[in-house]
Amino acid sequence: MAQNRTQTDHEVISELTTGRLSVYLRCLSYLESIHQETVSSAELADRFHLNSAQIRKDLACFGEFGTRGVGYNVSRLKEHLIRELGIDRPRNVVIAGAGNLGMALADYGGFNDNGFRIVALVDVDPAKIGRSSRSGIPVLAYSDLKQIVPEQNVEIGIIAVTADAAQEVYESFVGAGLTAILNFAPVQLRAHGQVKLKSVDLRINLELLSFYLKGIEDGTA
Amino acid sequence: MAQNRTQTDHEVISELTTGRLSVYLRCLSYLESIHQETVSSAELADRFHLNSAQIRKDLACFGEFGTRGVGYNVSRLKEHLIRELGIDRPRNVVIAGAGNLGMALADYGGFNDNGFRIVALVDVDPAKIGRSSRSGIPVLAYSDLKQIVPEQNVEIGIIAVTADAAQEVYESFVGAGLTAILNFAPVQLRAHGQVKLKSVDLRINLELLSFYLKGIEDGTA
DNA sequence: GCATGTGAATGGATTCACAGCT
DNA sequence: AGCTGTGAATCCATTCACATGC
Repeated sequence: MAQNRTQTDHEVISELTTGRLSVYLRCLSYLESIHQETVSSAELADRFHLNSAQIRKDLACFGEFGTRGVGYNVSRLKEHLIRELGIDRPRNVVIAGAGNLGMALADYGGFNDNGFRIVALVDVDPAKIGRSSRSGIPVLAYSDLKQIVPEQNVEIGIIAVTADAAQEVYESFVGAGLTAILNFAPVQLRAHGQVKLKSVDLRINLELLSFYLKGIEDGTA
Repeated sequence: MAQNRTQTDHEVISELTTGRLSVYLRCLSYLESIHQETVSSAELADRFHLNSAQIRKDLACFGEFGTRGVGYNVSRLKEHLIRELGIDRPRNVVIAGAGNLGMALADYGGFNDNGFRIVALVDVDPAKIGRSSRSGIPVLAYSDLKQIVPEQNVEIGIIAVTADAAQEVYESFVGAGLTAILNFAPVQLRAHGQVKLKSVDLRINLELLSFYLKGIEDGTA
């Protein structure tokens, strides 16, 4: 079948792997700040309760980066992951919905440094337009999305509106040319094939915990 | 090996399955509001781009609930899932951190109806203590956690503080008797075995999108 | 000696395909 | 006929175990 390879000449990298790379990256930044020069897969493994072979496999996805008998060079590996994840140049982001959640995301530490730049929030509420978030990100008119995206070179859209408005925002994002969207509204969006959509569902996470609690209560204590 | 069964007499239900049950539940609530009486696995399947066999397997985890040739009774299945997920009685929740994110979560639509009740936010900042969220959830002193949890019968804790304070909050939560914790801080927490911990990492999700964008740029267009 | 990189083995989750009920 | 429930088959992810190189 030979299928369509998503990566050029390397393996197809799964989303699970990518998520872990992201986690490793954070750890490497920390190790670098501690001036640790090298790190072994075993050391990373017990930091994250993972298997060291998995880490080696993850890191070996794109070429050989460690040295046998020694481990991985922290700075070099970090730089490499940054490039591999595509955040070696800043990605511009717009957030739809300047309510509590949108504001929280706009000011969320760790977004605006290192790879992502939130250029604006957009909202339909005239009372909010023209103001800005605590950290100074402006709230613009939702209707201006089509101008903002190309002008500011925005690539990623975040949906932080209520469930009933989410689909419409999704359509506007797609219409404005965004191809990567992160959704926080608790709905199943009808998605376009060419657009990457990730959803973060707060409610599902709470229900997972509830399920766990229930398990304690009535099953295995 | 026979292992430790998490469920009493049924199968062990994985987290992936539980997450989907959660999604089905939301859909069933919608269908009920539309007065649709029955639903087939095929209908649910294309709503979520899933395989119908998977849905049947998921739903068959706990006894037979459909009728062959017909499908599933919407209301009955919904009630069943609610019981199965353990939200047939309200679960009380406390949020640590009354910043943007904590406030956003406190007022997040869909938490406070149906199964979850956020009883309070806690914070160390004296300027915030005594106030309350837009929807009226009070901000109490972080130091009172040990009283609040038993008094209000809190079961779930949400960490909505900065990365550097997260581990300490985690310890306080565990110390106060919580056994299910949802973490929004971008750190790998050192976890206690007996406590269920779920982490939602905003940054990882953005990096996933960035990786996708990068793939378009330089690999397969 | 020590830690990587990787085929082979295992373990889960998803999908297929069909028997069985209504 | 239609749709569920489920063993069997398939696919994907993780782990093992070891050859390879520093």
